[in-house]
Amino acid sequence: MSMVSSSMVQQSPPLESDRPSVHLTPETLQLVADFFKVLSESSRLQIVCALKMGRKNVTEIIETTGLGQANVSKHLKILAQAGIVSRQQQGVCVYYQIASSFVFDLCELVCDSLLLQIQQQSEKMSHLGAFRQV
Amino acid sequence: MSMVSSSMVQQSPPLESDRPSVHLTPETLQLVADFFKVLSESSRLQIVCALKMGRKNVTEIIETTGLGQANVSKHLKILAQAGIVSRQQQGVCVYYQIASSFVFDLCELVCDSLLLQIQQQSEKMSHLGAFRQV
DNA sequence: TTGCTTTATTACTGATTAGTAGTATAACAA
DNA sequence: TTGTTATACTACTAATCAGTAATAAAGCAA
Repeated sequence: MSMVSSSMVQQSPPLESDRPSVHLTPETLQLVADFFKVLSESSRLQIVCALKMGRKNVTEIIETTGLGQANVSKHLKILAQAGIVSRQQQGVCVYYQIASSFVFDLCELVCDSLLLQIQQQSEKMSHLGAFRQV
Repeated sequence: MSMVSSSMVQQSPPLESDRPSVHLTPETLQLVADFFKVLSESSRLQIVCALKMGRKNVTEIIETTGLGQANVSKHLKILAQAGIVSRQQQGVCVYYQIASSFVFDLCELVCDSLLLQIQQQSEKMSHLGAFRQV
């Protein structure tokens, strides 16, 4: 991806996708957008992270995240509807767990991308700093 | 709602993540959430798709997507700030292109996941249908 | 110059949603 | 039974945001 020192030239190749160009209708894109929207709230990501080491009941999730009870309940419903977490009732407690580690793949990809951006940013900065040497 | 099946077993394995457990602060998660939020609007995904085959200027994007001019301009600004598209001015025209095909990786992952969910759903359905076979 | 085209910005409206207080429900204990 | 705990739901508020009309600015042509 776009060579560290991309600063100057950026005369990047067309970057046409080599992927098959299935035309995605706005309706299909809406489904994808809706999924991304579920992951676009830090509170929900907090809950996902809280479940990373294994299943937890709602009270444990509340304690781990520090979020309010009604709030956690609402977010869990949204996460469950999106198929990101699954629900198991045991007596009076309800346990939730990550349905598929796929969600961590997504988050790691985004983290890597953000990290790369920050690195490239700081490189540009240090290049700027070079002018000040002496 | 309440889950057609899953009722029975679903005694899935603990599904603890085998990944290193770096503790992510809410601030870090907010950065990830913000990135997902950029992709959580179908209009912006439409623009991303419009750029899949190569760079386009704003007018071309407007024609391809059918979105309003001010709207496209605003979305492009958001996409550029997130580092998803890059901007090149040429005379009076401004060309945008996908900065990294990484965004397509993300979308494909989500599409695969959604497809899998639909398949599993229809499998459950067909199992239900089996009861009706005389 | 005037006029046209392209893009960006501003101000506004309507819709969505996160968080919360209060309430409801269900399981369990005494 | 009563009381307690765990979870879900409802109604509300405040904030965010997509879309749009109007305007601005900049490049270019005549």
